[in-house]
Amino acid sequence: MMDYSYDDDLDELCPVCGDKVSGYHYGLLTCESCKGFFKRTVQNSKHYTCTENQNCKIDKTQRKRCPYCRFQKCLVVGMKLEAVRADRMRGGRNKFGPMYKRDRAMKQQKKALIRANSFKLETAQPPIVSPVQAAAEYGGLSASLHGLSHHHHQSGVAKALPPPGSGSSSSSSSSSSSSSGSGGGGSGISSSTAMAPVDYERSSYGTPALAMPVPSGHGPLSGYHYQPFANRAIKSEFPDPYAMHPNEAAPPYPYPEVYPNGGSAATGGDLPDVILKLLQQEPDEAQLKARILACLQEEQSKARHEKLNAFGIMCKMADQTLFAIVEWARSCIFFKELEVGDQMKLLQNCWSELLVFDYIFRQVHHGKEHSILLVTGQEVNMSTVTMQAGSILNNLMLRAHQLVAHLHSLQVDRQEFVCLKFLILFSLDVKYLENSSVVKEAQEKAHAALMQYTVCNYPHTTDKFRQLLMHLSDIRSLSMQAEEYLYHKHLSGDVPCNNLLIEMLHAKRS
DNA sequence: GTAGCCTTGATG
DNA sequence: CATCAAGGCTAC
Repeated sequence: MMDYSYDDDLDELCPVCGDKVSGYHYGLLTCESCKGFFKRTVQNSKHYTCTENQNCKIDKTQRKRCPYCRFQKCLVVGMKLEAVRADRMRGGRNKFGPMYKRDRAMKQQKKALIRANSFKLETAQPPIVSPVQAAAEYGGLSASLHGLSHHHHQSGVAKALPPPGSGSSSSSSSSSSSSSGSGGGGSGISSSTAMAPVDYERSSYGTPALAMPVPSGHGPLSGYHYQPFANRAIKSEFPDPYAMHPNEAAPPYPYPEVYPNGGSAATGGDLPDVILKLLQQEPDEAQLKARILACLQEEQSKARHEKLNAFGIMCKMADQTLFAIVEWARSCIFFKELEVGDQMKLLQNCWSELLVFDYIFRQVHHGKEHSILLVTGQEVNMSTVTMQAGSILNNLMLRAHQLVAHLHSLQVDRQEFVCLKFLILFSLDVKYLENSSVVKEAQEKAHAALMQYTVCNYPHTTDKFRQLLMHLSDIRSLSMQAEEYLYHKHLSGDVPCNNLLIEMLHAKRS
């Protein structure tokens, strides 16, 4: 992943297509062809469409294949629309000049550091962050799975304990972040995060959401402030939506033989065993809400990164949600039978899907088209998001909300939700598991349970089962795109460092 | 439409 | 005057 090779600057690769870099163009180092492509696209306000799933791989040999995805990628990696001149004036300099200079300086510094300090970069970037304390708090996936580190605060013991070496082989190089003992939480990651320049300007219409201004009482982020963490959270946006019961006049189950202990009718709620167990294991929403709020507030009061913008807060929120997801998985039937190594592989495979799914389901229950509901219980206006987000993120949000709409009209209930979540966790895509039979069994059980449940409780929604499963692939594709986005945001230094989010992001790429 | 090479012109 | 990122040109 991170290869900082020899020579000065000439070894850089174009972040869009991997071709040789020819200099700074529209905000960053790119190759000549992507420079030209970006220019043509913006100057002539071209609009492309993707014939696939809007996630085409862009490399030197295939970059011509899908201009839609190529341009998308240009934006994601941070090429600046506003660096294309409206007046077509030639020559001279623009406002990005100083930025290029700083970037060059930082790249030099980074190389020097790496040469001097081959592997130990973690404490090497004092100017912006103090990674020492940050690293001390972050246990990593392995530690979480061992039950060592919980959430950032509490658990003084956990911090001190290096995660046992187990399972680390799965994440190979990336696990440098999870396995470095006392001091090294984020290692290379934190350094790269700390270095990136952040003060780009926003363009007239949607750059990637680089510069979300700090929400501070006034300013454009109306309806989304710091203080409301305290107030708004209390307001229950979740009027116990889960209390509802499935249709009572359910016909007999068509697949009773799936359930060993006396058939499903035996269990009072008419629910398949698996679903019942999953429901019982669902985390307490209110507790979770409170915990994440507390965590974010603590983050604020520490004022460690004075400049945590809205996007940064969202990252922290997602990070904490991820911790909760890991915790949920740990207590999950079948999952707890697995070795930690396998557990890590499963989670590394599906973490983003679970996050996306968590978000989506929350919106389905929220049920308001013009606002979104955060884990913390805050409600954010859609228009606020749209204004702040920039084109890529907006595109993601749009896709997400189409999915929300579908699921809403499908009337997905909590029973189905937990089942789908479980199915995401036990994806059969994961290779090289020690104990793949457990995974297979879990998958089959959940499939059967879900089918049984939908057929029995929604006999009039023909094919609900199949439709639900189909939406899982939407979630997959959405989460892939989101990962891609997040990764590039990470590379440009916009994601707060030292978190589980970043560890996961790296795990799959090694 | 693509991409390599060319020209331009503010900046230091 | 050198630099170098912007736009322009043109063979493919």
